[in-house]
Amino acid sequence: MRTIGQLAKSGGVGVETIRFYQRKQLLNTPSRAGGIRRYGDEDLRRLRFIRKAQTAGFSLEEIGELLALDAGQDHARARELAVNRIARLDEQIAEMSRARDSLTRLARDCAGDPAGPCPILAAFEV
Amino acid sequence: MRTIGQLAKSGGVGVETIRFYQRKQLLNTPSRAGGIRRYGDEDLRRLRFIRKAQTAGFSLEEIGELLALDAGQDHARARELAVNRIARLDEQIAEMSRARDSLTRLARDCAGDPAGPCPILAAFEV
DNA sequence: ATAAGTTCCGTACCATGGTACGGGATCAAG
DNA sequence: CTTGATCCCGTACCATGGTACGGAACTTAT
Repeated sequence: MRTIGQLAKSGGVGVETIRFYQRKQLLNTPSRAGGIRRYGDEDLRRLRFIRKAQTAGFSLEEIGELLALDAGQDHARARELAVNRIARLDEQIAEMSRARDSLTRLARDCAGDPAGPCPILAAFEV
Repeated sequence: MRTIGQLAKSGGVGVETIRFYQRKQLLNTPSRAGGIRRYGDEDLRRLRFIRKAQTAGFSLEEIGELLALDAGQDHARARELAVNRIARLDEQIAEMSRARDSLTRLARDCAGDPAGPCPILAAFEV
């Protein structure tokens, strides 16, 4: 059983972030036994899930829905969220790859003649 | 020569966004000849650049620097910004690809037995 | 020349995802 | 049994990237 500080540390976030997630209903707020709330493994699992889901691009609101689904059994809805996010991820990955190419072009062109033009705007031209 | 409304439309943004970029010094604010400001091709180029650079993950502040560099000739700095961003893009792309895999797992597992467990949290487990 | 549609400008407001503050309670060590 | 570290809780504040509002000036079409 952990205190909020230990939970935060294990999850790689600050204490205030935990409280923030509690306010957003993403983490539950255990009852204070005596005076200080204690957190278990499940809380840590949820916290880690939140962080990973964020890197997958889910908003906190969507994460809230995923967590709710995890408790229930609406497979269809869970699949839907996952599939939608995969599609958006694919788009984003493609977009970022294109951006990467433009930037590579920019870096290459700017590496040449140090006195010549370095058309930054042109790097993102159609 | 365009009005702000036409510029906004050509750039695929709202009028208020143009004004916002002007406040942020990303777009210049031409003088009002008579009463209404007119925008030229260069303004449109800059606007489009801003939008593309955003998809490359640059913040508006970084974009401001890029635009300033475009006018000057500090190739080294421009290269540096580009190279840094490429590195961050590569990280982000890798991260999103990993997230994609987790989600694919989630979607697959949830597609099976509609009565069985659908461990959403587990999809992002280490 | 009048009405409708834009523009101008300052200012206020919004969502997202946190971060900080301050005063009191509680806990752990010495 | 005091001292220092945490915890609790409400509330305020922050950055980012916009979006909205409202009244006055200007433009355009009829």
